[in-house]
Amino acid sequence: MLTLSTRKVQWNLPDEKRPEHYHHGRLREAIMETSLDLIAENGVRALTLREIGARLAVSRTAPYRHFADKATLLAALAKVGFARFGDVLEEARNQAGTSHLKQLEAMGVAYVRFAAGHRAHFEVMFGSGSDSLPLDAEGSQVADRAFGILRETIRDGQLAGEIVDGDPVDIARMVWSLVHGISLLGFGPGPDGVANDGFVPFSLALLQSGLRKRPD
Amino acid sequence: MLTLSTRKVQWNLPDEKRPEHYHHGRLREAIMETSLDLIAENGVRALTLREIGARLAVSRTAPYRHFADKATLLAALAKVGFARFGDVLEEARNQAGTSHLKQLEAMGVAYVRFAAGHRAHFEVMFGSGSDSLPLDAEGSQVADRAFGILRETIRDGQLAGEIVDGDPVDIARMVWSLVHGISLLGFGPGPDGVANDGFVPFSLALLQSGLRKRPD
DNA sequence: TGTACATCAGTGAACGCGCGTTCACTGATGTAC
DNA sequence: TGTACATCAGTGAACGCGCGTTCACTGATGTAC
Repeated sequence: MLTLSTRKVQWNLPDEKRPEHYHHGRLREAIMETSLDLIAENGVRALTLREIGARLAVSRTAPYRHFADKATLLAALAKVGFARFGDVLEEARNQAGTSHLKQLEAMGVAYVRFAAGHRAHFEVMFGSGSDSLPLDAEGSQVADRAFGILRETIRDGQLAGEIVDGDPVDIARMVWSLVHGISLLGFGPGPDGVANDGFVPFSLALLQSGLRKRPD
Repeated sequence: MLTLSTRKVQWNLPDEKRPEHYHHGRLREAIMETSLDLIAENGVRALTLREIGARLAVSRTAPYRHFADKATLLAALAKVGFARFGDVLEEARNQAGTSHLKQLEAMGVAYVRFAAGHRAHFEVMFGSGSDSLPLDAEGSQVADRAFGILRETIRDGQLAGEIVDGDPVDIARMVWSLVHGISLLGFGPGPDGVANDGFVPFSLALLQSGLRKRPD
């Protein structure tokens, strides 16, 4: 037996085999997925509990079984977003080899890709400007992780003599600002990850070598 | 006589001397000012025609004498914002001397200062993320002007041998992204223009010299 | 294994709220004579 | 200069709408014995 419980549960069945009964079985997850779809389509402000219910063919008030209110749902979405975001940045760095500048570049590309490929998460995480919800303590801790990865990479690069001196926090903020701006202004790759995919590497290469022309 | 018209008009009196009559006299301007106040306080989404009327001690529907609807009001605000924004960037460049890199730096500082000091305009212009209204033809023309100033400065800097080679549009997009990101993430100066005022110059100096450490 | 009961996920009607917008109106101002 | 009229800025009651949320409920599932 694979099940540890003696209950006649159904939710260890694969998703597609779960009967569509009165009890949905994974409504919480379905609500979060549908929320992301709706946000990606029309922005956070267009997210309504009613539409979620309609898409899931479930009553409008069903979400209240799983989330205290709409703000709680949004906070849950942001939390998942930051966790994935941190994973993506970390993985990009880990796969970029030993050069810290290359690691920085890989993280920058990953940042913009994440923004393009997970628009909904990105919007909930960073708000649309001043719409951003104040993160709760747990949420901002996850956000700090992502920033910390960047800062550590810069500090390591300085110790290795690859990156210029200066407060790693300030440098991290600057790099963060650059990729954040690219993401929001839409200069990076589209959602498909194809169009304009070269702009981010171009920008980061330029950032490494500097704008000032040197005699060569 | 100073007046060119024979009408017994009142609106060539200074603002503070205009009687508060049934006819407001400058309601259109007052609506725009109050709108900016409200947006600065609580964001674009919190702007309501009702609150505008309340603040101006005027009926809720009075704005309809001056703007077809709420979207028209927002478009008017964005247009004024872009015009001022262009002025600010242009003036910053003109006062920065002959070095194109210095001009770039001055424009970057002006950009972030504008974002901090005219939060409401900035929010209406660039939207809060995906909230941004699609600019009408006239509006995007004004927006292009601001970007054009930046692009021209870069091209001139390249011709003068001060700035590295590369497509001026791409370089302009990169610089724009950086200052835009700083503005949105709030790393720049506060509304008072004091706190953290050094971060933008730091970032732009770093951008000029590059992240890569060179043997000196 | 069967049955009574407890638990809890999902229902659907209804609520109050704030919003943008409409419409017929009123009152102030400008104009024709 | 005075008077009748036209214009138009501002009024306020009312509309319809979509929203988040409540509440008493019903039906499916799990558990105790």
